[in-house]
Amino acid sequence: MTTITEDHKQALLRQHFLLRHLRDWDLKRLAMVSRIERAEAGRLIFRKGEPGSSMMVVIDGQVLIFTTASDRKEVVFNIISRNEVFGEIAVLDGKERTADAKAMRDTSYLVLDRRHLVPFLEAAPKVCVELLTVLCARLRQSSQQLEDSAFLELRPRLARKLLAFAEHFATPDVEGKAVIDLAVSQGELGAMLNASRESVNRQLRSFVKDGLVLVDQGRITVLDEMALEDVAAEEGF
Amino acid sequence: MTTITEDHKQALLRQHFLLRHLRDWDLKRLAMVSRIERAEAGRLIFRKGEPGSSMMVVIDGQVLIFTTASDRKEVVFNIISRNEVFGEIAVLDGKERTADAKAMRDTSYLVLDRRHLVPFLEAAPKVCVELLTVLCARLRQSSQQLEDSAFLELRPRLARKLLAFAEHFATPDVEGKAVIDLAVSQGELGAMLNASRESVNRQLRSFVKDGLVLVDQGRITVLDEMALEDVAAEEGF
DNA sequence: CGTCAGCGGTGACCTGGCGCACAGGCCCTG
DNA sequence: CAGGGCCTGTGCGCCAGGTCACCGCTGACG
Repeated sequence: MTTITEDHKQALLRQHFLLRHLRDWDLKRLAMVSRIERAEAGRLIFRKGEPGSSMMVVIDGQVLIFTTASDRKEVVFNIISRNEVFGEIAVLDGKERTADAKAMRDTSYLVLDRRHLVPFLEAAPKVCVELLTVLCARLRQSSQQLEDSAFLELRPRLARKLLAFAEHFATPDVEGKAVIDLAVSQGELGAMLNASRESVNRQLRSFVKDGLVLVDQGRITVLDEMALEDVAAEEGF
Repeated sequence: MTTITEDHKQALLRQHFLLRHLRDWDLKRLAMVSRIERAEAGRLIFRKGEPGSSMMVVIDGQVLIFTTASDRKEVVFNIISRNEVFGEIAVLDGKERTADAKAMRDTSYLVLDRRHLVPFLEAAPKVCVELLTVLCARLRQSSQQLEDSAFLELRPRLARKLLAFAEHFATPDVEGKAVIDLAVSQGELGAMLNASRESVNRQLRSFVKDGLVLVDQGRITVLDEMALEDVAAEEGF
């Protein structure tokens, strides 16, 4: 490791929300025990069931958190992008990874090892509290996912997901419409919604037909946000 | 508050796993700002959407964590029993409650307020780390739930749930069979499995017919654990 | 430049389990 | 002891969405 990357790491750590309460000295110490890794698009970063002794912070790129049953069906739990954390569960309780992680595009991330992290947490309660809120957010999200798939039909589920994407991954185009800047295949969309590729395709096409969205080379643009929100509010009473 | 309940509270706190690392002085301080409450069977303890400024530890009884859509369908997230914690999400991130909580039987629990808890956590990193592992366990559980409902048919899902209950709530009977000591209606079972009351009933009857379990006045007894495990391993490939 | 893999698009068919309806049992309460 | 509430048990029709089969496009690679 050259001094340059050391400084780089320290700068990265400093600007990260998790660590905003740390003093310089701690940052330096943390920077020394962390390392930067890279994964090209499509590479598996870890698999479900592995020991999992480290936690990652995405510096650049996107990581898909998912799992697969019998090589046929898959479930997507999350998409992690810049500045967000993944792999935190296994690292905190010292057990197996709960899911697979795969780079969706070329991605670089910071790696923190459990053996360094845990003692550090006990010494830095503010960071610990910060981590608690990250986990809370995850819990909120996953119970929302559970609710949605229990209460809603595919149509509103898809609408919600698209709106969420528009919120999170939007690049406004010339006319201010939200282009979702995300390389997700319809199959992956299905996995996020607990639905088959085909069903997603059909719903998506129906949205296109009604002018709610526009699909062009896999890029989805939200045309009529209001109408999409109406669909999202539909209920399977 | 009498001195007797103060002592009682302190004793309760002392024996709790979350707090095993605390010194007497801290325990005393925590005991002073906590209170004991009771809820008779069926009472709502809090509702989804409320502010949620406290966290609870069950002293005795059982609490159902669930949510309801449009008064028809409901989803059950969890059953909390003695020594376990609930309401921790809202308290930690200061937002709304994510679900409803209802006493399944007469229940008493300790209440810790956010305004006391948070400063305390920052001062007691060991407790904080302990809480992290609680949240991790929750996350593991909910992603397991997500997976199950995505990958499995109702049959194995029910089988798994019964086995989990047998694990967690068993009272062995005269012949060593696991009687599940839990007042859960088939409707609630359905809500846990994301299925209708009727479907659960039919599956359950089919298990009874095959001699896997025994149902008597709502009490379920696992007769053939091995066979049930086989069913639980079935897959919807 | 063939061929092969991965994605999108669609039609035809099948089915798990939902929703509804109704019946019977148990318990509480007036 | 009649009536209402909540539960279990069961038959039946229906449909959202899963599965299968196939086609066409595009882009990578030998």
